[in-house]
Amino acid sequence: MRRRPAELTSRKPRKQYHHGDLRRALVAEAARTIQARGVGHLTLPANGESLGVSRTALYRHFADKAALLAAVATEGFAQLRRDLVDAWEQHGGGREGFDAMGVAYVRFAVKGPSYYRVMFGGLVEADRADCGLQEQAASAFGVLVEAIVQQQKAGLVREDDPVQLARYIWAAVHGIAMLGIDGQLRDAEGGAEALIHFANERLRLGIATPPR
Amino acid sequence: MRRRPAELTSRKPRKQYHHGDLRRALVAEAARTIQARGVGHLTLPANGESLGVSRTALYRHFADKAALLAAVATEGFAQLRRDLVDAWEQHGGGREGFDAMGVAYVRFAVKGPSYYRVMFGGLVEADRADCGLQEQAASAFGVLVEAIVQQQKAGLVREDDPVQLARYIWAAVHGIAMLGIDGQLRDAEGGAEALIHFANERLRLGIATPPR
DNA sequence: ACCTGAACACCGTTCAAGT
DNA sequence: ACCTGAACACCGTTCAAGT
Repeated sequence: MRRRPAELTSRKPRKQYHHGDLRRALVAEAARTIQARGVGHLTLPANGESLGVSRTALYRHFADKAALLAAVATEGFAQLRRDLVDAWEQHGGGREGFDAMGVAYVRFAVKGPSYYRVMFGGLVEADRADCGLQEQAASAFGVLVEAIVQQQKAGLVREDDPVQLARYIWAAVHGIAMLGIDGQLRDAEGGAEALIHFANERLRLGIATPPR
Repeated sequence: MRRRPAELTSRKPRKQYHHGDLRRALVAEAARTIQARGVGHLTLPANGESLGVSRTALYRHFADKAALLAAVATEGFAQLRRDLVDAWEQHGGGREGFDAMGVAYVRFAVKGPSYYRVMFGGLVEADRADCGLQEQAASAFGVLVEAIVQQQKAGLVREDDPVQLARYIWAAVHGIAMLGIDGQLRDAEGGAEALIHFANERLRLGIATPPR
């Protein structure tokens, strides 16, 4: 078990109940802790108390701790989606936009490793119907599919099932992100960032329209 | 490596403490539990008691629970390495051998999702020096690099840094395995198995020697 | 409806003691 | 040297009770 030094969070204790949207506050606070100190440090007592609320208040809004994590993961997919769309649009789509999406994806993961792991680490069962986890994940994936379709229309990507192509690209980029987070790329110069650039070139060649 | 000299002594004390190699037995039992019921069900009391040993006996051999998991992960990498070598050799290397390695990799992960997650799930800090975790992981990765080098010699793969090429392939296959485990491929017909076959084709095109 | 506070079962870990 | 058994701090969860 970990030793905790002392009381390092000294927030103002509230006398009243938490008036507004406690559910949202709980998710935000949990996400903050996960980003800052890792999911291993997320504890229900601490999470509640830093909002001036008892540790059991959470059960009014979530079935259990896994449900809270699922909500955090859902928020993560929404944020990831935004990052991907931004990258795509700011680079004007096409080949450059697609490459930028890959880079943005890896950066999202590396920026908050533990947060990313909550989204993919098996802490949350994927078949959770509540809180729209699957919908948000599907929506983020949809950005990828759409980018593929547009590139197909522009003659940049071969005519093949765009969904399967998107899954393939997703897996590759996800793998780079995961290996980077795991420290498995510590011997690689430039780490995950360098590898995604290398990969973008190789991936492009694999999905480009064949020369005729 | 298998049999210990203690076996040779005629007087073996029964009814004593646990017989020979408790350390190995603890790792094997933990691996079994993880495979069967998931790492979330691995508990020190249960793990010890199913070997007829107290829950604290473990601390004579491991610093903490994370160290036990690291040992399980190390064992996992050794097994994965074996699977990869088998696939490569049984298909006679080359393009078919390489594709078979990818399939074997994904199958290894899908066969024991929780086991695979112990190897990559962030439960074990990657910079653990003990128990040869890094060495085994590097050894498994080395199989991939070697396969790339051989294909380069055979003119099948472009002349490029084989280690970076191997990282790229590793990431892609790892990503497919991870997405499969996460249930993110549940809408994909054929799941991870189908995706790795699809990916093998695309990956090959990306790393093949360019037409001149 | 929303939250508290005590209580429960359990877990990882420590440590003095046993053989 | 190797292991036990009691003990400790902590956590997730339940539930009767409060407002």
